[in-house]
Formats: sequence, C-alpha cells, structure tokens
Amino acid sequence: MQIAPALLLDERQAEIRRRLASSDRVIAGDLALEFQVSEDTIRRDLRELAAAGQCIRVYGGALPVPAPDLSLNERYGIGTERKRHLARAMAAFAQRGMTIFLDAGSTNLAAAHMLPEDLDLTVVTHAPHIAAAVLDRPGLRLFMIGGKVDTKTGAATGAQGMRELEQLRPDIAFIGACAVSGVTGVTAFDAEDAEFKRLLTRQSRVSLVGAVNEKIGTAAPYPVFPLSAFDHIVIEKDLDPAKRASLAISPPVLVSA
Amino acid sequence: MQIAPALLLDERQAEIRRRLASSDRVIAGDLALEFQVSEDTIRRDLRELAAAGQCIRVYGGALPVPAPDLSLNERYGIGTERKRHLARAMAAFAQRGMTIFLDAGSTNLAAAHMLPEDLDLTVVTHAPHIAAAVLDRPGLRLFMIGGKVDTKTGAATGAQGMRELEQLRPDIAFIGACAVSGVTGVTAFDAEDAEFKRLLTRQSRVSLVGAVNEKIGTAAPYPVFPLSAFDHIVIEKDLDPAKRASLAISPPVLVSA
DNA sequence: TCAAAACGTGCATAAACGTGCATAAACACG
DNA sequence: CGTGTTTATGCACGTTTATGCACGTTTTGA
Repeated sequence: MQIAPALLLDERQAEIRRRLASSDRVIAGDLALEFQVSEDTIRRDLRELAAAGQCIRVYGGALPVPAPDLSLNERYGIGTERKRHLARAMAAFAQRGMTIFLDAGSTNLAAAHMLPEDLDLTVVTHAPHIAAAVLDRPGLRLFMIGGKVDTKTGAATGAQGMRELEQLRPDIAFIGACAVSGVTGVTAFDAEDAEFKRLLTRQSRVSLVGAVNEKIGTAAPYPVFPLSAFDHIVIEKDLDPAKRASLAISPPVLVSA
Repeated sequence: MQIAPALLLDERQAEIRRRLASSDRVIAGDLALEFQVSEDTIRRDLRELAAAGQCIRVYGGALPVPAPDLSLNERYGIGTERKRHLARAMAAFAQRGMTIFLDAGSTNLAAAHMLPEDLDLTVVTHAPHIAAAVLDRPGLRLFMIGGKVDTKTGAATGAQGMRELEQLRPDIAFIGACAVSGVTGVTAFDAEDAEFKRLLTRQSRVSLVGAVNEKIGTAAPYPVFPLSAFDHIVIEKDLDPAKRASLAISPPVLVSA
C-alpha cells in the first residue's frame, strides 16, 4: 500500500464519475496507472459505481449510463411482459371515478396502457410520453401538468409543474421509483424529480410505488422518502427472497401475479 | 492483440448500430480496417447484433432492420412523404435561439421531427403527442402547456391552457389548420380549439399556417381568422392552380419543395 | 465451372475479471 | 493508551472474455 494515497476513495470515485460525464468511456488500466492504485481497486470502484447505476460496466472499463436513451422502450410503449404484469397489478387499484396521477417512468407508461377504460377515470400526468399514451385510450380523461420539461426525466418537474400540482389532490398517485431499497427508501436520479415526487406523495390521498426486480436493492443519489411513507409497494412475484426480506417494509406489499 | 484497443467492444458495436441507422448497410472489411481489428471480430459483432435483432446479416456485411411497419410510423407521426416535405418547408422558418409554438395536428407533428437540433430552439406545445415527439429529439428544449386535454383535438385548449399561453410570446407559431379557404379563412372543428388558435396567433410574433392539399378549399364550423391575419401560408408545390388562385391570399405564400 | 472472397468453427493466448486472503491504516470503544 | 473492528487496498489464484489465427466450407460472380 502507498504511504500517501494521492486520492481518497470517494475522491477517486467522484473523479471517475466526472470523467464518465465528460468523456465517452473510462478504461480500467489507464485509471489504475493515473491514480497510482492497482487495477483491482479500480475494478472495485467501477463495480460499485455500476451497482449504484452510475455507469455501465464493460470489459476493459466502463461507459456512462445512457441518459435519455429510454426512448426506445418507451417508443414502443408496451414494455416487457414482466413490466406489463406489474402494471396490471398497479392498475387494479383504480376505482370508479378516481383521479389518478401517473408519475414519469416506463413502469407508469405501461400502467397507462393497463388502466381500465370503463371506470370513468381521470388521469393526471406531467410526462408527455405518458400523456400521449393516455390520449390513445378513449375511455380515459386526461389532465396535463405543464411547465419546462426536463429532458432527462421526460417530465415537467420545475416550479410551474409543482405549482399546478399544489392545486390538485389526486385520489391515488403512481410514484415512479428510479431505485428502491430498504435502507435508502425510494430514490431518484434527479434532485428536482425527487422533490416533485415528495410533493406528489404528500398531495395524494393514496401513494403507490411499483418497482420491477431490477430496481430493488439499488439506490440513486436523491432520496424521495423512506418506504414507510408510501401506502403500497407493488413488486413482482418472483423477487429474490433475500431482497424481498431486505425491504423490511411497513406498508402493505402487493405482489403482482 | 493490440496493446491499446482504440474502442471497447460495446463502443464498437454501438458505433456499428449507429451506422446501420444512418447509412443503409455496413461492410465487414471496411469496419475491420477502420476499427483496427480483424474481420473475424467484426463478423462476431455482426453475428451478435443479428442475434439481437439489431441488423440483418448478409454476405459481406449487414443491413439495417427493415423500417418498422406502417402503423408504428403513423403512431409516431412520421407522416406521409408529402407531409414531410411540407413540414420541412415550415421548419425552415426556425432561426437560432427561437421559441416555436407547435399547435396540435399531424402536420405539426411532422414538423416536430423536422426541426433542426443544432439551433438552440425551444419548442412550446399544448399537445402531448407533439411533446412526446419533441422529447425524442435531444437537441430541442421543451415547454409544455398544461390543463385539461381535449380528446378530440388532443391538446389542452381549455381555460388553463389559455391562461398559460398568455404568459408567453413565441417568436413563431405553427398554426394547425383543420380547413383552409380563401372565403372562410382558417377554420377549426372545435370551438375551444378555434379560440385557442386565435389567442395563439395574437400572442406570437410571427404566425405560420401549413396546409396539405386536401385541406385547401374546405371549411370547418368554427372560424379562426381570415388568411390575411397570418404572416405565412405554406402549401404544397403541386396544389391545383385553380385552388391556389382561389386562396386570393395577402400573406406571403411559401411553396414547399 | 472455378477461383476469390467471405464465412464459421475450433483453438490458443493474453488481458481482464472475480474471489479469497493478508495487511495496514483508520476508527470506535473502553 | 490499548484493543477489537472496520475499511481500503494489494496480491495470488483460478476463471472468463475478447481476440486473432488456422483450416475447412460456403457463397459469389465472372
């Protein structure tokens, strides 16, 4: 071990994150050489960053997480079979006449396709992709929250959107979780987005978080609320038992078929 | 093996995918030369991409997957070739730094796809379908007008939308015309929609109406403004001369290529 | 029909990888 | 201060992965 490790662990990881943001890739060997540490250490760093969703691990180094690349799955809207199952379980919470807020995210986009059209529902959203999907369902009423739309989250999370949300009290909100963990609770990749989700949770009579397996046990930089703050957590049936236990959840958990 | 592999595997495959999207084929030998790897490696890449349905393997290289079927195209508003031409002519009005309002309608949806991404443009719209299209264009900023979304028009034309529009002064507005005639001017199928278009025309520094041939010489129940109220009318080149004369237009007419 | 080009497969190799373990610094507590 | 614990790191080991090469097969086009 070096007597003077030029950079502390967090500094090193922060620097790696910075490089991933500016350049297109990072190579393990180069970083090891530059930071004067072994490649093992760099690999550990990259593994941790990847686990936190901060980069994508590839052979030889790591790539930045493709930020706005969600458009492909969203474009075809339907989502995976698993996501549809989860969305169906979430949609089962809809009752006649309700006003339902759909937060941004691919899971909620799938939910937009699953909401029944014969229950006189009103859907509120601040995400154009979801609004467009709702418009294609003739039986649903749509109310759009406006404002500056953030490209990363694909939703109007700014001041105007928050102001408009304050005028509403949805019967139920489907909160989109970027990451879910028993320790950190629900977390988001964007500060404004996290703040919006907090307000949304407070404004709604009932709050519901749906999360596919991949999101369980992961964390993102910006905390929304601990799990206990939500009324329902909907997860997939075949979630790893260890992970499921790790949630240590107080709110009721619904397991999708 | 190279001591310094210029590109990581994933980058290489991503680049191949990019080329398949822009050009209409890739050649194994060329790629090998360019990426400084053996043809075997390229062939392996192409095989993997083909297995993932990302390309079609052919002798000598690979082809992009055939264009998604028509229903998808319509869904995402690529529109017909003619409509794209018209939209391109409209998009040519965009200048660096402008704020552009896109009214609802399929022609403006096509315009959303045609706006250049390198001009620092801000797009404002009250139509979720158009907003979703703009979100898929990384170079465009998006501002969403909210409110109750009317199912028929697919846009927020109500009181709240109007109120939000009053706070804006777009540099140029692309007005969607349901029908255009020299006698009745621009007309719409919906009263609220017509009122919104009137306000939009007044609020904008420059107003532009684009209309495909089918709409010329027709009328809808609710008048917006006579043609003289608009700054530009964009029509197709091959419009019937009689119809074109019938417009008796005062504003400049641009004919799309 | 025939030769050249492209192809697939099996194999070899070196780089990159993960895991388990050892060490030493940092820390937490009494 | 001492002692046990945690943490970050490096090293050794076996495994996996990406790649190039050799060799036989298939496709293409003249």
